[in-house]
Formats: sequence, structure tokens, C-alpha cells
Amino acid sequence: MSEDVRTNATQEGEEKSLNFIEKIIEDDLANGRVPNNTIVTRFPPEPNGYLHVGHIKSICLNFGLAQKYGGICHLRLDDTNPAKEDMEYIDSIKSDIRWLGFDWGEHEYYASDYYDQLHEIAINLIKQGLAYVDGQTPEQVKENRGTLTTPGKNSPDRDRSIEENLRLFKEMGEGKYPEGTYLLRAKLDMASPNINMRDPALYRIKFAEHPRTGNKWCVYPMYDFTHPISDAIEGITHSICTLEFEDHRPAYDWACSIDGIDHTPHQYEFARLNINYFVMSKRKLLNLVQLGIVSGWDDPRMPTISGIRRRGYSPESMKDFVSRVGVAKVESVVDYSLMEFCVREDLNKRAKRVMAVLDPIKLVIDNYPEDKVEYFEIENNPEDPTAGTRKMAFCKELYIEREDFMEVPPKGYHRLYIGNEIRLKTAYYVKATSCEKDENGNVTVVHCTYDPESRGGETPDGRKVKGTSHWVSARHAIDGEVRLYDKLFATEYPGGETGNYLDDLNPDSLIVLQNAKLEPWLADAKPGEYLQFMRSGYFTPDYDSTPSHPVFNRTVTLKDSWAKQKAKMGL
RNA sequence: UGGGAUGUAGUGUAAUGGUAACACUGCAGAUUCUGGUUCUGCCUUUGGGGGUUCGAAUCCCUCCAUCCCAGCCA
Repeated sequence: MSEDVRTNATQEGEEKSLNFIEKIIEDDLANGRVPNNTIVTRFPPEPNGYLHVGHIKSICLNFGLAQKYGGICHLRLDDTNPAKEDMEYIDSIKSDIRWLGFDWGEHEYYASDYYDQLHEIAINLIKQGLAYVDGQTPEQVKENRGTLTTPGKNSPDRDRSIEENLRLFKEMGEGKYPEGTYLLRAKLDMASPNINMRDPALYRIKFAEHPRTGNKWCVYPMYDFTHPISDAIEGITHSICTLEFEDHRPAYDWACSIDGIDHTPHQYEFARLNINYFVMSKRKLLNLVQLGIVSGWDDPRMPTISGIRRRGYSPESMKDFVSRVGVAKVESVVDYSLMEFCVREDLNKRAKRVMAVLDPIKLVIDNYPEDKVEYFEIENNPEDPTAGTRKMAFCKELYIEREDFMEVPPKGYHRLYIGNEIRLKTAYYVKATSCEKDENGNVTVVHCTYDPESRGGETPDGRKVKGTSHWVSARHAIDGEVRLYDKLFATEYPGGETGNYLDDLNPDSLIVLQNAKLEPWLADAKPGEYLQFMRSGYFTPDYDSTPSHPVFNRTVTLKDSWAKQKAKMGL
């Protein structure tokens, strides 16, 4: 094949190395092993929960591969277990994929679309003597499956006649037998060293209402039977799944080899995404929701796609994140710090800078005229000249951040303390003169004087200040609620010590500040806007936000080298 | 102890028999009207042992470690 398929030139023109799946695909393409030379992938979530960050890897892989090689990616809801699945989940899955910017077009499928065909294939297997109805109890089935190191034993029903099997399977489907009484099994090899090949179950009886097929069926096909055949029906060429399915590949290949089934699809396995400080199993996430530890699947502390979206992560940053993580077969755990790096990098370029004082104290400029108001023009984003400017009102009384003033400053502190001069961002230089305290000794008001010559933030004499504070005019500011989110878990591997991840919850994962002072226009900010509260972090309006009660979620803090320095000094 | 997989800096990923590298983290410094950004530098790597070869992360042997599998879940 020609060089242009072999290489992978990026916009910069440099060559990026291929991951192992891309290598396989390019090899298949180069050797004419792909029908119509068009690869077809699929993203096959089970609608039994919300999608999480781990799924982003799979979504980007499947949709990304299709994009890159001019193929097609199907969305297939793998809905073969009506006991666990729900319409709510189907809707959330679709909106999460769209949020990431992927489009499956008309290729929206459901495993349940294939129930009729699957049923027919099962009957044909029975007719060929390749499947049988097993009347063993679930306990007997388990017993006779053997163990990891010992072979299983054949079921006494294994040699039931074809007619009998046909009759029983028909009656199973007619609802004549309760759950657990009969099972349709493939006749493979009870002595196989691979347990998945020891006569895998094909159909079980389940009296559950299905989100899509309602009560039409009371027998439902199993994953090992449904998945490969769904792939075959849809013409999937590269069926990509996670490592734990490696052992199932022989079953997959068996199903694709059934008479009349397209044997094009091949299964490839990659390592799922793990991130430290996170739990990523749907079961655990469901638990957090049901126990009320979080407010719901979209709680901004949840690693769900809806959670991180509400938290203020951009889809672009997440796509960048998974691309940096890469694709391989090694079980791995990615540092949460990489995810934070990716959002910061993206939001630094696009977030509008605003002044928000989270924990306010009043700053009074004693030598500033009582009623004077002046306006300063402030750039919306120093990283993006096209972002424009806005005007901010300034007057005698302002709010500044409580931590920007100290009566007794530690070494290295270059913010406001009595006698020290700092800059109020884009406004004036001010020098602290005194402070007032309440009965508990907490500073309530800081007094200062300003230098009129320093208007705009620079002085004619060119003297420098070490600190620059953000501020809002006390007369103009509005109040707002700010939700400071941090990691949900305090340890790298939740439950790693005690075995119970709930033991490792971070008690400070959410701190709500009710008294933040904000630039007035923030009352109208809408969810989905990316903001930087200067010197503090990236924030986004929550959907709880209203003009009379604005609410902001912290996406991630800014990097804070002063906090590090303080920590080192033991402060 | 059956079967399936995997071992490259702290973390993740490259290098397909020819100088072990990139990113994140960490550390140090410079710049800065955000203690942000940007920039510079530093730290640390082929699981062990044999073998083949002029030459091995790469090929062979062997040992070790880790993960997955005994649902009528996916």
C-alpha cells in the first residue's frame, strides 16, 4: 500500500505514531481485507447507567477511527437485559455522545432490533444439533461447569432430541415456564480450558418488560450470542472492546462462524481508562446516587460525562485528554492531574476573565472621593485579543479577597499588608494603612490610600509592586453562590485500604460559598459559558443559576504556586 | 495451581535489530498588571537471568510480577 496510508500526518506535518488498532486497520485496508474498503465500527453501550469518562475513550476510539479512515461508526444500544435497562439511560447516552461532538447519523441501532433474527438463528442451531435446552437448575449448571482448573461435566439434557429441544424452546418463549427452569445452550465443549466455551448460555427466561419491546418477549438472548451477531448483521469490521472480553473472543468467533452469519467482524481488545481518585464502575456510581452521597448522576463531582459537563469541562479538553492517554493493551491508571492539565490548557485559551471575590473583605480607600465612580476597561482574555474588553466600575469601597490581606504576613507574602503597596488590577496602586476587626479578631475592613498617579495600573516613576489583586466595587457588585468542587475521593485508589470505597470520601469535595461578590453582568451568565475567576480558577454557571441568585461551579483551580510555597513553609 | 493477557522514568504513551523518547507530575529558575499564562533547565526508564547478534526494549529460552475468567450480567 502507498505511503500516505501508512503515515499519519498531523496538521503540523509531523508524523504521529499509530496505536495498535490503527496498525491493524491500516494493515487490513492495505491487504484488501475490508469489504468496500470501508471500516465500520460501533459504540455499544448498555443503557443501564450514565456514560462516564471511561466511555469517552471508547467513543473517541470508535468514532475517531471511522472519521480517520473514512468509515462509519454505529451507535448501538446493547439492550439485552431488560431487568437493568431504562429509557432515561438511552436518552442520556445519546446526549452525552452529541456533547462530545460525534454524530452517528442514521446509524442508530438496538440489539433488540435483532431479536427476531436472533431467535431464528437459535432455532436453526437447535435444528442442526448445535444447541440444546438445559433443564438443570442454576445451581446444577454452576456445579457442572467445573472450575478454573477442572473441566465441566456434560448436562444430562445435552443429548435431548432436536424435536424435544424445539418444543421446549418454543414453550419457553410462550411463557410456559418460570425463570430459571430452562436455558438454551450452545453445544460446544464442557472440557474447554476457557470457561466461556463450556456450553455458553444463548437464551434465558426473563419476565421483564423491555424498554423497547415491552412484553413481546420472555426469553432474552445473552451477550455472547447477541453481540457478535449484531456486529455481523450491521457489517461491523472492527469490533473494539475492553480487555476483560479477551476470553470471550473464541465465543465471538464461534458465533460469527454459524451457518449464514457474516464472518467479517473481528474483535479487538484495548485497556479501559482508569483514573486515580475516581471510581468508574457503573455499579459504584449508581450506589453513590442511590445513597444520596451525590446529588445525582450529573453531580459535578461525578466522573460521568453529564457530571463533568456540569462541572465545566469542555468536550475538546476531554477529547484531548483521551488522545494523550493513548490506546494500548496494558492495564493502566492515568493521573487525574493530566485531566486537569487538559482543561486548564483549553480553558486558558477560551475562558472569559472575570473578577469574582469569593471570600470578601471590604477595602476602603480613605483618600478616594466619596461619590466618585470611574470605569476601567478590562480585557476579557489576555490570551485572545479578539475577545474584546468590558468596563468595570470602581469606587471608594471595594471588596477584595480575604486572603489578599494579612496583618502579619509570612515570608514571601507579597499581597496587601500594612505599609505595603499592591496593584488593584488595571485600576490603581493602593497602600494599606490600617484594619478593623470584629470581636473574634477577624479582619472586617482594610483601610488604604491610593496613588492617583497610578491610574491604569502603572506609575510615571515606573515603580514596581509585587502583588496584583482582583476586586469588585462594593456599590455595584452582586451576590452569588459559588460551589467549590474538589475530588470526590481523598485517596488515589478509593477503597484500596479498607476494601470499601465509601471509606475514602473526601469530606471537602464540596464547599459552598454564599457570599461571593461578583461583577454585575454575571447575573445573566448561562450554563455552558467558560469563565475564569481571575487568580482563582475556572468556573461555569450551574443550571440552578438564576439572575436573582447566580450559582457557579468551580471546574478546576488555577495552578497555585503560592499555595505550594505556603505548604512547604508549614502554613 | 487451568486458560487468556500484559511488563519501557512517579504516571501514560513512542521507538518494529542501529544513539531510549514525548507528554503529564515533581524540582529549580526567568518573564509577567492573574503567585495564572509563557519560557529555560533538572530529576528518573527497558521486570530478573541466560542466549542469538558487530549491535537487543525489539528475536529465542527461562524465571518473576501484575491483571482478567468459574452470571441464566454486559
